[in-house]
Amino acid sequence: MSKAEQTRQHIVHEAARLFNRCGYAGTSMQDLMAVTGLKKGGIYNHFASKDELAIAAFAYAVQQVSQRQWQAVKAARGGELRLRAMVLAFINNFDEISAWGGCPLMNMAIDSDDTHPQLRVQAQLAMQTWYDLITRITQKAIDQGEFQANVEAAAVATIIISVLEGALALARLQGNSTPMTHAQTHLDEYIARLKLPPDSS
Amino acid sequence: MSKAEQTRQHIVHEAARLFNRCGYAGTSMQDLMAVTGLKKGGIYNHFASKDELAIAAFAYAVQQVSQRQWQAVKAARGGELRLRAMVLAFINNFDEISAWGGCPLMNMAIDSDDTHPQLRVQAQLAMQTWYDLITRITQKAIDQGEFQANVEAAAVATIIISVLEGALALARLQGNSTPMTHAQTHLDEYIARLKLPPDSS
Amino acid sequence: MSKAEQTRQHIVHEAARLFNRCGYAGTSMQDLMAVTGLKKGGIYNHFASKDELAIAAFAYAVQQVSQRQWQAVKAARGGELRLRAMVLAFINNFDEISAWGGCPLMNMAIDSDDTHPQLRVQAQLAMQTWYDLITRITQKAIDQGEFQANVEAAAVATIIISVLEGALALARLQGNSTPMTHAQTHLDEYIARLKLPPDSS
Amino acid sequence: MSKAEQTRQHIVHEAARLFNRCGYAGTSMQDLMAVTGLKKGGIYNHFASKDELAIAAFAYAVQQVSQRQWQAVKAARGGELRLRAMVLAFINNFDEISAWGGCPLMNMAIDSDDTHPQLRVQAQLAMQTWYDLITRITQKAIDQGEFQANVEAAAVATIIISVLEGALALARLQGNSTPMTHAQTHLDEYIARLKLPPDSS
DNA sequence: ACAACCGGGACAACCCGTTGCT
DNA sequence: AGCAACGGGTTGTCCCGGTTGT
Repeated sequence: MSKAEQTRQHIVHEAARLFNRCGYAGTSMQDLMAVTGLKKGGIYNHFASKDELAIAAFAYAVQQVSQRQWQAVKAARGGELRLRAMVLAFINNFDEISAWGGCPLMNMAIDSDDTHPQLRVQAQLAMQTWYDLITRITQKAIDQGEFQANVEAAAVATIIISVLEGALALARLQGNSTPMTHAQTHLDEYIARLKLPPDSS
Repeated sequence: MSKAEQTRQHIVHEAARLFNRCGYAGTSMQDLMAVTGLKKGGIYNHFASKDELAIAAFAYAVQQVSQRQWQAVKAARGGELRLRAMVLAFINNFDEISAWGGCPLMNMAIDSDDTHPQLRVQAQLAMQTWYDLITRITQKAIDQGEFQANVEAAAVATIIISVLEGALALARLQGNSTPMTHAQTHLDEYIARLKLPPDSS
Repeated sequence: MSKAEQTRQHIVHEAARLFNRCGYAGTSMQDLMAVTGLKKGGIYNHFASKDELAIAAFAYAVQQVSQRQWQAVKAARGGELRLRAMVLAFINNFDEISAWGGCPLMNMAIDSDDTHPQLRVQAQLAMQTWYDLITRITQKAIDQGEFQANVEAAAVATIIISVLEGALALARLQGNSTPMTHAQTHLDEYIARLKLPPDSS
Repeated sequence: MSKAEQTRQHIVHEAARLFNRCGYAGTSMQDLMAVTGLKKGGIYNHFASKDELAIAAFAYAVQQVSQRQWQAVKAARGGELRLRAMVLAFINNFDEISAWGGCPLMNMAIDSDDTHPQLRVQAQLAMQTWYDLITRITQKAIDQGEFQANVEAAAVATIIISVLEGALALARLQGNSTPMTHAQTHLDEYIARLKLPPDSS
């Protein structure tokens, strides 16, 4: 990796953390200079504008936080195990995500107003990717008879993502991780119940 | 209400929408002048600083969006009905909350970095209030034997809030309201299940 | 005149001198701050951008330098006397125009590249106004039989303006005013000759 | 010519056009990189600074545009023919000079403020050279009895240069070449009249 | 040895939230 | 009470040298 690549990567890494923490408008080039240790010229040599840097940084952040979940999913087999592995990966990632300043997808979804449509579109695409992953896993499990036939894959995706992201936000706001525990318990039961006949109660 | 009060209320109302949409750093005094139709002096006449206005605006926003839920809760009796009324109020509020630019609590929880601790504390308190409301309702239902004894009130609060807020964020990011429907279905089942013995399956 | 008007006028006056001397690109807002004695905010309160200020300043400069010529023309009667009065006014203005840093029209005509079309158009219009003035005077003198019938009004305008502006540039570049004297002598003879039959030689 | 010489010449050629068009302050190294197709290092390899390049470019530009006039003068004999040849060469050069962005002498005379005295001195010298050329031709014609004895050589130089440069500026500002035609007609008559007794009228 | 290039730091235009004079 | 002025803040560009890979 050339030195230029290294520098660029370094900038992206630090910028991603800062943007995720403070938002686009809340992060100034001066702040970025401070965390990267570079002067303005040094940064603008690699990125034509703050926007361009933000876009690269967000892509990097998404990739960083989603990496572990994909790996966990890949390592597991079967619908229930895969979904539970994904949930577990998210929960276990709490400390690291928290250190990052929260989930980049959620932060961007909330932070991005209509001023920077490209960032919003990026967030939508990334979220859709996650959504589709859950949907595919669920649908496959339904098709293979592991989950009940009347399970709605899209609803499963919504619930899992909502609970995880909502609990993460709660935990970070309150400053303790108990919401994550509640989320895990709830989702484990929820996923387990996908395998049962609906009228079992 | 005096004319000064009216003006102040007008500023707070418009500022709340703008802050909620664009975040603190993303909202400038110029923008606030534009939406309020007042000159700079007119605003600074009522608020000593941007911070002070932001604090008042956030308090107003929280009160606005939580009002309906409290009313719905008050109008209902019993744990299940109260919780379901609260969920329903949130879901039915989707269009209005969406027009506001999302839930102020969530937005502030995500947006507020450590630069403005007062706003963060406000968000924590407001969230705690909501949390406590659910906890109290749930605990009362447990004590009265409506909910099972082993239900954990804190977990119920976490799940309901997480699902609602998570689904709201999802719905707003994707631009359609289906996640809200999934959330409602899920929470209705969840709340119903609080009344049953855990091992009923 | 309100204080705001006074300040604005003061800025325009000083800016006009500076822009005329150093050109648009060669004049920085810092320089403008220095000559006006105002800070950045003070200037930007009256002009939205450097461009806007440049436009106002150029209009002011044109008006300033053309004022005397119009007055001289108005005070005279007849084609020859009017044209000679105009020439004389320009020549007598040498010291002042020189102190201004040259004729704003000529400076703008040379300085303005395609980057700022509005300024160029302004210069074109101002030059056309001058051109038309000479043309009208000449044509009237032709119609009234003072000038020969075969005099071409447009050519007269071209020659007078060219000689005056060319000589001014020469005088300023060389640092002495003899070109102005030569120009006056030449134009006086030229104008006198407009009254004679062409084949008098 | 070595490759280094070729590169240097290429830079000077393109830089001359750009400087002439946009002025010193209005031309950035980035622009120069764009028109030369070289990187910054490539340019700084041949010129120590922007100033040095500007000086070389201006000298080149002057030489380019004055070349044809010298050739025209050399090819002619006698005061009248030489001066008319010079005028004609300038007029015929209109399209090319216009493509260059105007006469470098005039542009520099107007553009150069006191910030870059060296460029100003260059322009003064180049103009003096032209001036002296006309003066010498005229004086020789006077001494040889071709022109009248009371013709003032310096005045002739002033008038010819003024009319040509003034008309060129007018033509470029207005965007049509009629001023050039008027200038030619006028100067032809003017030069012809240098041969006649002054009171011939 | 040499040319590309990355980084520096000052400066560009412009806007910020705020104060104080009128 | 409203508006002009402030001055430090914003992003982005300037011209230029020190470093580095070839």
